[in-house]
Amino acid sequence: MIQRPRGTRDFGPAEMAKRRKVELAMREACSRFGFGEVVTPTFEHSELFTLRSGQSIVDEMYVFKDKGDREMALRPEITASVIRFYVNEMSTHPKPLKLYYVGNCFRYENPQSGRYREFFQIGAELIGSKNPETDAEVIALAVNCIRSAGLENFVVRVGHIGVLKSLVREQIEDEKAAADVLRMIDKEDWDALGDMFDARVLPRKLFDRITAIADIKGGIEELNNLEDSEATRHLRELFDVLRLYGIEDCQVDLGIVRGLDYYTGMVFEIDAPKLGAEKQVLGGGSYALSELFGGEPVFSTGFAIGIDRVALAIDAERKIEPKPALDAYVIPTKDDMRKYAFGMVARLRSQGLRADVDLMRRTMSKNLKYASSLGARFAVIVGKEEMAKRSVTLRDMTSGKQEVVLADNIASEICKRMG
RNA sequence: GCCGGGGUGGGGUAGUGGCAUCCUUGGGGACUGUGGAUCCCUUGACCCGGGUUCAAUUCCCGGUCCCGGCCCCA
Repeated sequence: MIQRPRGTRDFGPAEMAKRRKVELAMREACSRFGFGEVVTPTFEHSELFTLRSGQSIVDEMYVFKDKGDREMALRPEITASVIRFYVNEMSTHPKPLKLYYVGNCFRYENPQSGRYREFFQIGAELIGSKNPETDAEVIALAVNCIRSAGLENFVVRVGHIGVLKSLVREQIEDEKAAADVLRMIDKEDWDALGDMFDARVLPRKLFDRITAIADIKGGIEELNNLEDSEATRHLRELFDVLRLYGIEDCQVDLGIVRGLDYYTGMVFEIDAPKLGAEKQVLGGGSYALSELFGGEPVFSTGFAIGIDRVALAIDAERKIEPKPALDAYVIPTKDDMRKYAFGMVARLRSQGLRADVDLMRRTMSKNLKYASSLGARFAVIVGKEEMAKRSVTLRDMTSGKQEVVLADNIASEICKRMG
């Protein structure tokens, strides 16, 4: 037997119904915010991703040579492709450009709960601005996506890497040392950072300031403990706009230093605490990528949501209600009624109802059982007596009540009872 | 990449150094149109590869996959 590759999944009809529901809710949120969908290739020149990200992403990429000996990679994320698309073909569009995408991504990682080698993201990029209101718009959309999907318990943390980045760059001249310091800050590895400061005889005072800033987590008022700077002003304005958008419960967290290489300003994350180890359902921020791909310098803000994790988190909160798969199941009472049954199911389908009919030549009682297992809302029983009256028996599968209705009215009678 | 815990029909299980249990599901049949029932029949499993042994599903080793944790991320 051929096994499914490690870290991949098959999704059955019931699970897909749930996933599509979650995905559709988030698509609609993007649409409400004026974002338009784009689709980019599943694989790209691997250079696109190596330019953007550090070695850590490269190590977990699916890379291969195509038949023309070009080095390709399955996309580990979609932001880079969207920005490439923008630089290639959309750079003269009026700003801001609002784009969203949905797609599968691939990373060769060790699978565990909420982590897969093929996973699904929905994300958005707002290209052409770095104003506080831009960042607020993107965060508002992110929160709207998560809420619309039906997730209730989540934590939004917003930071600004400008605070720590400029401080470190200012105080430490050696670029590589500065990068190392930032990396350790990102990992919150204070011991290693302290050791490094000792080894390089860097000022202890700077170390204390760094840890103090990275420790700032809480409401917007936390910023009052910092001296005024471009970054703090940006965050204050951003939070003001968020409040006007009705989003009040965001936390400030200056310890977020995600994706140091290209994130330039605001960064944010959303966690679903119920998820445990893999609780981060979203990551995003503002960045300047287009230059890397040969375009004019343009600021963008974006995010990516892990659809799998959102679905898992909603499931952990409560069951996602899949809608019944069928509106009506047509049962002939006897073999000579089958032709009548096919006509009936065709009529139902043409009226837009989800209808099915017995194809297994089952008996009446087994058909009722089967209809029940399908989750059919109604059984339509067609027999000799009904046919004589140009009618059918309509059985409500939840209540068990049934009545005889005219065949011509069957679809409308069903719709009437479905509410 | 590292560290735990696991793999018995499609799903859920019992058990064992020699015959693998039960439930459920699937398929068929009986019951003259409502018995979403009941009864009968039937398909179907010890993750893979080595080793120990007269004999391995069971014990040992390796792999693989699943579950969870670290790292990182979605």
